[in-house]
Amino acid sequence: MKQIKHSSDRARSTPQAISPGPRGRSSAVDLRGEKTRARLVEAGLRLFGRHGPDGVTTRELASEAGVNLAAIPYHFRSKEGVYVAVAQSIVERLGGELVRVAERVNASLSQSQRRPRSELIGLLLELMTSMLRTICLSQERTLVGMFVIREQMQPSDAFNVLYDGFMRPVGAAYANAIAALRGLPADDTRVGIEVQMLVGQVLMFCIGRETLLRRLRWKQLDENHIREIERVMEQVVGQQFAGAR
Amino acid sequence: MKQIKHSSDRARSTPQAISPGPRGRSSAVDLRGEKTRARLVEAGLRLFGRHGPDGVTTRELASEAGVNLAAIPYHFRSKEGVYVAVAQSIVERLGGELVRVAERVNASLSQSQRRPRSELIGLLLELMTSMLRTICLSQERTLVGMFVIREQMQPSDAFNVLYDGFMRPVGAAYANAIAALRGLPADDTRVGIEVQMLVGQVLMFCIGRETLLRRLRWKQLDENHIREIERVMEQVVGQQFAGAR
DNA sequence: GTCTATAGTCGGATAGAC
DNA sequence: GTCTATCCGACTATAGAC
Repeated sequence: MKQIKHSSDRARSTPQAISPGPRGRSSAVDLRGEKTRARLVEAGLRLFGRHGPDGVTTRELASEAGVNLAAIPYHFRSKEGVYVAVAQSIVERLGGELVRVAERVNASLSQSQRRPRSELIGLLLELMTSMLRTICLSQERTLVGMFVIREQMQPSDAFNVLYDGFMRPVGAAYANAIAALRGLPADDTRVGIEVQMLVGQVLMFCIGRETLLRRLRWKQLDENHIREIERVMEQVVGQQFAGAR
Repeated sequence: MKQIKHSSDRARSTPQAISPGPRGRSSAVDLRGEKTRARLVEAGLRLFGRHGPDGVTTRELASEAGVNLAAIPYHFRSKEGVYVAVAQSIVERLGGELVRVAERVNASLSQSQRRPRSELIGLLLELMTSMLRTICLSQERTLVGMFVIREQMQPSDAFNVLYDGFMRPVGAAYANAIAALRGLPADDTRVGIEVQMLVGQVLMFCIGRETLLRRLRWKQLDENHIREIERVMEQVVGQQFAGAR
């Protein structure tokens, strides 16, 4: 965002959609373009995730993607266009996992019958562990987490894409589960605060990975560590929602 | 980190200390330089906190500080020098608050007498609320939080400054309190994981501020909201460490 | 110590051949 | 759709007068 662009003032800042490319064409020719766009988005996740929008140059991006520099403005209008497209692709990927879990939880809860606390807690834990595994762990996934967290701290155009795409639906699932456990309406302030805290418990393993590794003298997060984290989460959340109220 | 410097290859990347300036001099002349350095560090926190090291140009930094562009390389050798100096200044400020609380907690716990759980929980809550107020709230403090979180995600030279300066001591205080509550050694893996989770619960109010405001339809975080958050934290932590084990 | 002016380099985006 | 060559603004750091 530093280098101020010198032409065609940012009047229409709406970035074009990721899929259809600049113009709708026949399929034979489109294949190359499709591949180029996909490569740019993939490379964009790797680079933007690690270094943020300002930390990546168009040349690096093109080189990492193995495409020509001019392909960036051609397919995405600008570097920021690629950035937003990465956000959309994140929503699509996570829609296949996180949002699916969230919807299942919501569906379970909407059947208006009383459920035992243990089952409600189970749903909550499902949300948390799927979140842990989806956006916090495995080197590649960490990039997604970093992308999302960066957008939380300094929202850009991409924030709305992420928020509507999965923060809102996933947050709603948390809220529904907690509301049921606390006997409060889902839009109660206290419920919202607890959502924030629970999500923070999970995300901290992505944000504070470096600190965690240093503190516990781990080389890296492997599957055994993850299982241990899940075990602790299970106990802690169990206690948190054990008693009354 | 984008614009590659063209002279005097980055051989000695040790940034010079913040305080003494380029050369030790008499006091009469030093005053102006001192002020310039202070202004640069202050402006650095505002800008680096919000936009990260790559999102700030030397021109913006100099302009925000109200000093001349050339003062940056003169006093801090480079833009990154200012960045590290900001980290040192953060440690000093937080040392006056957060680390002080951490030390008090550690002192309380080191007296090897058994303490009632309620008192241990009180110490833990003191850590959490001081952290909440110190690095998460009040517009200016948010900058500190963002600076720290960014360093967690993409550590630079400044990370070690922050880690040794307060992450390690504060984390140790958390660990000691939790260890006492769980009846485990402070370096137990489970304790480390719980530290991570508790810290995440607090930090999420800094990281996810935008999401929280949207979710609860708050305009901004005011003192009443903070007190409500503290109340919920108190209850949740109370439940989490209520029972046996 | 502070300033102006400038050097030297890299940045995003484009033009136009293929 | 992709490529090379190129424009030109903006960057960091420096030189040297004050």
